[in-house]
Amino acid sequence: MTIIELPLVSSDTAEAAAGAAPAACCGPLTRETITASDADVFARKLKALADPVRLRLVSIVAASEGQEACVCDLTEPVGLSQPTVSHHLKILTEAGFLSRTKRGTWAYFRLVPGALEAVAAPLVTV
Amino acid sequence: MTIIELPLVSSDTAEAAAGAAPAACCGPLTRETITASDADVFARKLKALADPVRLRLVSIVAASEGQEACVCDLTEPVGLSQPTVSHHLKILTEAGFLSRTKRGTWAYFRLVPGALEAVAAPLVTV
DNA sequence: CCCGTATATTGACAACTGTCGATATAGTCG
DNA sequence: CGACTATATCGACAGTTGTCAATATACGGG
Repeated sequence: MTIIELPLVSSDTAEAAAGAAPAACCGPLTRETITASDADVFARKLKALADPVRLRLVSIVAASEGQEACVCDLTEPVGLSQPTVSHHLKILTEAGFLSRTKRGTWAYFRLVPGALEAVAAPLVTV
Repeated sequence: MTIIELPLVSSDTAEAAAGAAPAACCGPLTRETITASDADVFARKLKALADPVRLRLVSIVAASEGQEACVCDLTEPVGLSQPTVSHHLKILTEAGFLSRTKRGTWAYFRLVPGALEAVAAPLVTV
């Protein structure tokens, strides 16, 4: 069963890099029992989001001019050091919630369209 | 603004105990920037859910006969010790996702209606 | 009233996480 | 090239988390 899980992770990373719309990791939690490997994948995504600083970063990025923000725009609002903000942004990016584009010296982060909805999907009963 | 937060937490705990339908902790993440205190409340709920074992427990409980299960039903499926399962169930209950009813020696857990939907709500753009 | 069973709590321990300061990397402009 | 700026990485450290074995609590049946 563990064989299925790894493809899931890699394809997910690939689509995040390509900027394609992410799909839900699994069916609704309450319809059928989730498999151990799907639970692992889903928990990893939720964990990336389950931090007050990262929630604020996502929210600030989404509400920014042109839906994008650079690190320098984000350190001050959350009141943390630049390395710490970079660290959180990396976690969000690797989990597929943000995408990173470098223009000049600046790294611009934007919300990956549909990423939040995809993680919300298994929680609602259709 | 921090004044609003504490009432939110306490009312949430109260409604979980009473079994009333939980409300979303905050507006959609991407519509307006979340406040630091709302982010804290929301992160706490997500953190309770962001564990593979707890996701499986929620899923198994929801799919059980009569939508309820006791600890003894749950240790075997997840393959963990009884204290560990009890510990996870406590976290899920305190976060308002499960409710606990004791009948005789057994403790029955059921999904709190609307709790998962409430945590999903801020993630989807309306 | 004592025994067995179901659950909760405690204490311990390894693993993980969030944070920072220091440093490395990379791009821009003189 | 050399200085400056923005970002990433590293190393360290405190705090949190998931797990178990041992123990406590609580309930039902003889």
